[in-house]
Amino acid sequence: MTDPTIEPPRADVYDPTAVERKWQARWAERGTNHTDLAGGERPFYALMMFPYPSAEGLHVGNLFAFTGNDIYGRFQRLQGHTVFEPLGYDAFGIHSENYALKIGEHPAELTPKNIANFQRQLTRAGLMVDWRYAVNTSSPDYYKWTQWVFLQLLERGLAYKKKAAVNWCPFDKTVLANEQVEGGVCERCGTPVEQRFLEQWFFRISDYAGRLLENLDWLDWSDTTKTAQRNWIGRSEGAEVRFLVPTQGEVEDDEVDENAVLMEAREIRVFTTRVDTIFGATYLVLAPEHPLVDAVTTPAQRAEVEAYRERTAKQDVVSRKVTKEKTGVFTGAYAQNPATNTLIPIWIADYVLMEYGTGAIMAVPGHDERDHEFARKFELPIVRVVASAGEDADTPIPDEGAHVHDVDGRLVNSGQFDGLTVEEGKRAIVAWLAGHEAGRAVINYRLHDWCISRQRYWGPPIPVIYCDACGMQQVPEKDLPVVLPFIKDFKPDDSGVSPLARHEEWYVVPCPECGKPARRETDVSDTFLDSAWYFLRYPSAQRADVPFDAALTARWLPVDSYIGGNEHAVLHLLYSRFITMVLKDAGKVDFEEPFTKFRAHGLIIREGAKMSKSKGNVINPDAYINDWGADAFRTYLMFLGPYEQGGDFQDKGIVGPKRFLENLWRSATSAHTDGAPDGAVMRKLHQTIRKVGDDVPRLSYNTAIAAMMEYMKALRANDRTPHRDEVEPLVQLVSPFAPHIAEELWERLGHDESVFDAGWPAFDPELAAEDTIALAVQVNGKMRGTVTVPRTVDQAGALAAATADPAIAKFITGVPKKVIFVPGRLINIVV
RNA sequence: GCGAACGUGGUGGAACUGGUAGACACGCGAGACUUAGGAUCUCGUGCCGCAAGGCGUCCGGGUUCGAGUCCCGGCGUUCGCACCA
Repeated sequence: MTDPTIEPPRADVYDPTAVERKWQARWAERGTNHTDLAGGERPFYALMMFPYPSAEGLHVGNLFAFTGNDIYGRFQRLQGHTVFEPLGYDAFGIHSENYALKIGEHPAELTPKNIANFQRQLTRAGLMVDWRYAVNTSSPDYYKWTQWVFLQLLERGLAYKKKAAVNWCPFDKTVLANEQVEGGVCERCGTPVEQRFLEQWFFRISDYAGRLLENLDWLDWSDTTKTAQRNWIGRSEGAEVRFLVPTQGEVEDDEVDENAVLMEAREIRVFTTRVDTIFGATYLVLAPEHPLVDAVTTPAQRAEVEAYRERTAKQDVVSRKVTKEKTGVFTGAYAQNPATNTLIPIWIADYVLMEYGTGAIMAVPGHDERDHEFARKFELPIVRVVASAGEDADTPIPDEGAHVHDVDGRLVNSGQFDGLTVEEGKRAIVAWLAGHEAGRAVINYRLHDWCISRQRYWGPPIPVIYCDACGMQQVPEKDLPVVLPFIKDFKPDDSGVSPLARHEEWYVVPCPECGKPARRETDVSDTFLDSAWYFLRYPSAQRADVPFDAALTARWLPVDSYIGGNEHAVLHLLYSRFITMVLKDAGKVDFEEPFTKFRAHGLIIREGAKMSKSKGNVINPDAYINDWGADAFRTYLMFLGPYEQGGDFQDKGIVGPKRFLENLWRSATSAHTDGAPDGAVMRKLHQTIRKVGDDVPRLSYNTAIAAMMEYMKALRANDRTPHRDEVEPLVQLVSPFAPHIAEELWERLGHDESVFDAGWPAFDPELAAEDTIALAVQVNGKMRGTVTVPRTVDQAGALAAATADPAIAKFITGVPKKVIFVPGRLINIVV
């Protein structure tokens, strides 16, 4: 021990504080948790989602997540892998900035303090983290490369700028990604979100939708997470259909000539998944923001259309919700239905969204609830084109609820396609439309491009310069990082631009091309970009010259195991996959999926209720570690429920695991070496080794702990003093869960090396096998008792044993009709 | 509305591909030891019943020698998404 202030632990009582201090110091001194990244055998990258270092300190949820990963990582190490278990801080972003604003501190000053506090708490938790490779996304060493990632996308045409209707939070005074809007309100502050039109940077993630979806088929991820991603990507098969629009003047308002020859017509493209219903398309609807609205609107309708557009443009997202009655206005224009050749009116309505499909739909009020509601309100024609059993072409469409679920029906009123099923109709009509270039089969995705710019301060400046003479220039790589300046007035305002735009001394720079004064981009990038590549940085965190070293990356990536919360099931995980794919395409890495295996852990609630500051029921890990020790706390967190489901933190529950560790201490410190270990106990030991070894890789930590507790009972039954050979392997089994006490006891048992370098105890199937078993006996499927028989008993032997037992025999009336025998499990006698 | 997960003692939860329901733990009860303890240890603890036994995994059907597990129909809880054409 190098630190004389640390009292050595006493032998007679288990003193977690002393034990944990001693081993945390010794691990640091010996480099026990250091990973040999260049040379270690069988590399295993055990990644956990890094935390945002809040001022409140570590949350139990963080510890639950990290402990689960730590156990997995330590177990892999015990299996002979060189395990890399890094951790860092997601320190940029709105969370940090908002909190700094709230308490009137500067994020650049607050963040290091928060990180120091996290570091202290995480060290106490006994994680096997190699802190030499910690990253901090708000450090220029890191965000230099975040900016580099941005440039990779820009160079490949995957980053672009456009003026877009964006979600604007009037409270946070910033643009939000669609994903940060929950039910029309800002996910941070709950303020209803408004629409604004701003120039924004986007990443073309939608170009990757197909690949992002397809790879899910082979990734070893939690099913819930995969499903969430699939839904988010939202693939739908359908058709794009062209509707021709006579140019103005060809068709006057009140004299629709259904036989008008359409020359030089404009066209409106619509997306539909139900092209089979095209004969029932009685009008078109454009999103109010649709670029063709101006072009098609007739002079007579212009004022009304303009008014409607203005109204919806100002509207926040909330009032464009389902519950609202349909609204819309007629443009005065008509389009030709390519199936019927009739002219149908073109409307605009806010129930059609510009972001999806083509921003325009063909409305089929006979077979779509929304179109039906709209058509009834505005008295547009409703035509039946699908008839289900008991209906025919003339059956009227009921007033309430159009037939959306008519997929079992057959086409009617559809010309030569009458009689086809819906599926046949889709295929035939697409082919027919394609034949005269009026349509084609397409696949559409819900996934929108990723808006990555933020009009905020606490993030990496987007590395772009605007020059009046040369246009937009990217910051040359040699000039990275574009350092975020320290400014006092970092508060966002209502201007729609970043606080950095108030600092001319920062944003005016020479143009990298011509050298004349030019202007920096003043927006910063989304926090999700910081976290979309951090796993690539960890192994190379000590390299200042490259974002990630080729050899280290080849050796350590993709990540072998990633554990994190399901709240990041879509955003973070999807963005990370996307960035990795882009880097693959750019030739920077040789894999396109960053996380081979992902498991989502559950959430911890407390005494049946969600933890929240307002309820005052938030668990303070420091207090628990002080009172019970990190080992007991870790073990309890893993014991209170299935790891992938989470569980209920009951305040008194920790005493169980604590007693278990105390008993472990007593058993190990009192173990003797006289004679041979007990046969029955050794049998139980080997069963326990097998069970724990099976459970840990499945993250079934709660049952692994239960098995060890059971073994502890056997070990201490009737106040016996255990033999050393009975206890020593248990110390190894416990070590991933309670690493400090395991090290201490391992040392006391006479070992010099760390228990984590001692390997995993061997499991011997011979030793684990029982000679006799309790065979279940059923009569007519009802449990009537058990009989003790040899493990290898056959049906005849089992039947004999069962009938010999009077308590069972009395239920066997007459000759058995049938006997079902499951070797080693049960016998069922049917009479 | 759509999608996903789930429903087991007083509580958290066990139960591998249908095969001894309630492991393990908390709590509770009784006892031991203590000046005392909300400490520690031992035993008990699904429900009804003195017992034999019966009943039990949200409810109702079904398949099976056998169902917590599989199928059908309800009810309920939680979490996502939400006018996505």
